[in-house]
Amino acid sequence: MTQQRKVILRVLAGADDHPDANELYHRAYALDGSVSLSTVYRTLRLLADRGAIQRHAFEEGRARFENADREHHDHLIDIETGQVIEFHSEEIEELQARIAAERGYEIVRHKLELYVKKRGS
Amino acid sequence: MTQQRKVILRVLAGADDHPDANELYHRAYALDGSVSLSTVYRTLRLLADRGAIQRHAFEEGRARFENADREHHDHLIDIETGQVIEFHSEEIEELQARIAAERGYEIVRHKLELYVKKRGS
DNA sequence: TGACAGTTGCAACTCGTTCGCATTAGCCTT
DNA sequence: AAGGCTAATGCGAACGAGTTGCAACTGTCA
Ligand SMILES: [Mn+2]
Ligand SMILES: [Mn+2]
Ligand SMILES: [Zn+2]
Ligand SMILES: [Zn+2]
Repeated sequence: MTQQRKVILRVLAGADDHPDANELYHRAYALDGSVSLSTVYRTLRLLADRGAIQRHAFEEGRARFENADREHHDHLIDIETGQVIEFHSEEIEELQARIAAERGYEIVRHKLELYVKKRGS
Repeated sequence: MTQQRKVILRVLAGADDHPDANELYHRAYALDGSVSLSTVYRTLRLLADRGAIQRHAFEEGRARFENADREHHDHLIDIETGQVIEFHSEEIEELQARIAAERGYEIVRHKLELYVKKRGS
């Protein structure tokens, strides 16, 4: 457990949004100037592989991350402001499972993203 | 309407899978050696902007494309074989719309991908 | 037939992410 | 406390999908 890793973990634990690697780098660097972007990427990959954090794609180039210690939820993305809103629908989750089961499959993971705009804008 | 564009359009029209840009380039090049990868990318962007084709992300690096003249559907991706299966659930579509509406939004587009494996494998 | 806008191929570029490598830090064992 | 071994680091170079600048070319329409 190196100094850099500790700082990155602290930043991740304290994040309640969906920051990308560069944003996390800047937050970590502000706490400890010995953190490099490479190490941020390496740590993110490590944690994602272990399932400790989640990586999202959100149709822009970069990946965004969030802590995985929370309950499952999906995302609604305002395409005008970029704001990310979380939601959960047990009904949708069940329908998804049924659709997969009807075809002889089981769901390993899924991605549900609603790209939205304010009503009447 | 140049020769290259015609060939790329023909290839797209004849594709019943979800090919990426490189695959489309190879299919087009086989029909007409004067097609370049740049032009494939340019044509894909043009068509996607016009809504004539759809671009999917499917968590691997490259984008995959499909003709947009068909009805809306979502995808189930076998993570063991890579096979892409299409499905449509009006119930899920309605639940999505309701979730957005409850929060004051309307859906512009959405992404629903089920990453699955054969039951008991 | 000529002219001009739009399109092309190519190579060079971008941008997020990964990698190679020499150096350093963490941590065991004496 | 000192040494030693491994794993982790920073840096810069490399990666891969996609884009772009530019000079040459094509399609179209007068
Ligand atoms: Mn979230
Ligand atoms: Mn499809
Ligand atoms: Zn879900
Ligand atoms: Zn759908």
